[in-house]
Order: sequence, then C-alpha cells, then structure tokens
Amino acid sequence: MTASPRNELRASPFFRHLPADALARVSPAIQRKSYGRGQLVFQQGEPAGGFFVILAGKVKLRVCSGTGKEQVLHFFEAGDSFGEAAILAGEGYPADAVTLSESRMVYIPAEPFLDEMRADPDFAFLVMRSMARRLTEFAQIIENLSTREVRARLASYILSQRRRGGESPSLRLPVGKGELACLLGTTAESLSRALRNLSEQGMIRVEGKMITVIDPDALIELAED
Amino acid sequence: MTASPRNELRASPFFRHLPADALARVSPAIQRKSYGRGQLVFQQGEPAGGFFVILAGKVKLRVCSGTGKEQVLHFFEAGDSFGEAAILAGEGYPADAVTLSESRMVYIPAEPFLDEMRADPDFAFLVMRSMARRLTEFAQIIENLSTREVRARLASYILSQRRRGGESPSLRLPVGKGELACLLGTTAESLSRALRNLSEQGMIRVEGKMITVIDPDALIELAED
DNA sequence: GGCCGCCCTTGACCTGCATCAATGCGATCG
DNA sequence: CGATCGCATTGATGCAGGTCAAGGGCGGCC
Repeated sequence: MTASPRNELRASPFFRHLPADALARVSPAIQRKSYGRGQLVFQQGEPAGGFFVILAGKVKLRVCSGTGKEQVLHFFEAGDSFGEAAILAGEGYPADAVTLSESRMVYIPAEPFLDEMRADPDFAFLVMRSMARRLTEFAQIIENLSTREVRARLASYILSQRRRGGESPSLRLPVGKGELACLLGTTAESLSRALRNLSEQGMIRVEGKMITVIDPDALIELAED
Repeated sequence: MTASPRNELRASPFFRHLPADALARVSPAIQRKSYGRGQLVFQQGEPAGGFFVILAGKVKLRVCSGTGKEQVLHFFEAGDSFGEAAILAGEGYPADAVTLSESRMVYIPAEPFLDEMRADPDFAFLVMRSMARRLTEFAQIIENLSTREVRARLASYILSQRRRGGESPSLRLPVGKGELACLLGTTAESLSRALRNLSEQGMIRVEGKMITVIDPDALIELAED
C-alpha cells in the first residue's frame, strides 16, 4: 500500500518527466487519499488548497444548477491530474469533483506545487500547456452546447473518441450512458433516442458500451451541423 | 501614431508590471495592426503564431457552427490581451476573433513571448493566472448554457456586471443587445423578451443600453435557478 | 429637415428536447 | 434460481425558446 508512492506518481504526465530531485522535494508534502464510488472530492466554491493526481479510478468534473441539473466538464482517469487551475486562479474550485468508482489519489498542496513551478520552467510550461488544452476543450464544449443539436454533439463525440483510439472503427464508452448524457448536455432519454437514430441511419452499430463506426463520412457531415 | 508604443503597451495588465528591460527585449519584435469594424483578426483553426494586445477598440472571441449560429466566449476591450493560450496549447486558435469597432492592436509573436516567460517566472505566473481565470469563466458559461434558462442567464449577467461596476445600481451595456444575446447563448428576440419580462416583474429598468437594478434580491434568486 | 439603414422589438408559429411514467434487462446476491 | 437494484429504453406530453415576418425607433448623413 504505502509501498512506493514515487513510482505511482510517475504514472502521471505531470510527474513522469520530473527530475528525481524535484520529485524528492514534493514527495514529503503529498498525501494519499482513498474514496468510495460517488464521493465528493471537492465542491464548487471551496477554497483550493491543492490539487489531485489519480492513481486508480475515475473522476468527473461537473457543474450543477440550483435545480440539480448536472453538466459534466471532463472525465478523468488514472494518471490524470485535476484542480491545478483553481490554485492558480486563486478563487476556489470552479466545479465539483466526484468519483465514478472507487479511487485512490494523491493530494498535492498548493505551496510545493507553486514552488516547483517557480524553480522549474519546463514544469511550468507543462502545466500551462495542459491548462491551455483544457481551455480549447472547454471552448469545444461551449460550441457544442450552444450551436449544435443533440445528434450532432453525439456524432462529434464519437468521432473524437475514434481519433483517440487510433481511428479504429469500434470503440468502448469510457462511462455509462447516463454519465455520457451529462457530458453531452442532454438527458439519458434523449441520448438513447439519438443513439437509436444514428443506428437506424446506418452510421453506427451499438452493442452495450461498444460502438462501431460504420459510416464515418455521414458522421462527419452530421457533426458539422 | 508611431509615437510611443511602449507607453501604450503599459496599458495592458500583461505589460504594466514588466521591468523596463523586459519591455525593451520584446519591443523590437512587436507589430502594430489596425482593423476596421467587423474584421476577422484570426480564425478558428488558424495556426497560432502570436497573440494580441488591444490598444483601442473592442473585440469578440466567438465560435460558430456550420449553420452560422454564433456563440460569443468573451468581449475584450482596450488593455486586454487575447490569443496567448492558443500559443501554449500549440494547436491553432480555438475560436474566431472579430473586431466590434475600429481597433488598434499590437501583435506579439510567440517566440519572444515564450522567451520572456521562461526568463521571468513572475510574468509566467501572471499569464497562468489569467488563463486559469478564463478557465473558470468558461466553466461559468458552460454552467449557464447547459443548466439555466435564458432569464436566469440574463439575471446572472446583470449581477456580474453590477459587481464589476462597484455595486452601483445602474450599468451600461458594453455592447449592443444583439451581441449580448450571442454571449448569453440566445437570440436577439429572446433576449428582448427576457429584458421586458424582468422589467415587468419590477426587477430592473431598461433605457437603451442603460440598465438599473431595482430588486437585486429577486435577481439573485432568479439567477440561482 | 427628411431620407435611409441599422438595431431592436413584437407577434405568431413550430420544433427539439426535457419531463414523466412505465417497462425491459442484465448483473449481483441471498 | 428467483428477487432486487441500477441502468437503459421507449412512449406520451408539454414547454422554452428558436425562427420567420413585420413594424418601430433612432441616429447618421446628405
């Protein structure tokens, strides 16, 4: 269990590249944390005292309205980190983080993190790049939510997953359909109908969590709206 | 015209704090650019070779769907900078930038910008903070678009503008109502109806671009959804 | 002052999608 | 091996808000 935190940290892109002495500097400050499924890691508005690296499990970042409607911003899995931006903004976490499964993580307090960035420009650039990417990702979400209908968002999501999977025609949904609906800004019911529709049109085949792309060009056209 | 680019740069938060020698280092690389109203500064997907600081004028950052529906991400004005994140992400600009009025700006190429960040950690932190803030702002937009109805988004916008204006009860819209509608993810027609509705409910008073908040508590309740 | 063009408003209509409610269908467990 | 729980599907209905079309106000400009 407490065996080798450092080796585990190496699994995160944020730490993989760190020179050994840097890792040694931050190591003493970090804490290990375990969560059950569906637990709140932090909450929107809570002061951001540190960030998290996932060793095992899945986490969603989400915002909620007063009436309970939920919108997922991002799904994280083992090796990912989240919460860094909140430290830099200095305004409290802008969203909730909730585990989707039993998870183990490390918590890195703000101070050693900021010190390390100051000391190591390459590390700082990595953090910046990751933030900048997230920014373009959020811009994508906004574009999808605001300008596209549900079927188009779904098509766009399927295409993006296919790209990540090396253009292989079939892919496995990383989360349940209810959660996916929250990422796409719709409901489980509407997503179900959209999936059926794309199947009927012969663009995809759906078998549980497996989706096979049959007609990529039709999907692309649909996604363009 | 060419009088004193450096003094003008000082108007930007990004450069105000820079030591004189740093400013001297970047100055030779920058270019001044002028735009008419409604011109495209850069386009979604275009490789990001640099970023912009506005000396005079207004600019909107927006995404568009294939069918032409537009969603504004942010309005920028004199002193603001935009496009930095695209350089760091290294993936091309994630949105369009369009002038809302005649504008003068400076263009700073990526290289001297990156060099300066490497050389000056404080500067790098400023950039990071600004990106992190934009990230929380985008999260807000996503929350609004996805989980709130138009009237609630409008209420939320009015309250945020009131905060910026030092809690003064009356505020002036920085842009036309058509543009504002695009920021709120709706149409000019729907925004018009929402404004009338809030007026009828006695929450605000509307006179052209001037909005007076009459019942802040009601607005707050409405914004919570 | 009067004409024109732009932005805003208002009304009537229509549609995409959320909502509600019921059922299906595996997995897990006693 | 049936009972149960979580998740997914399907159908029926209602509504927020987008779209289309027609004025209305106002400032700029000749």
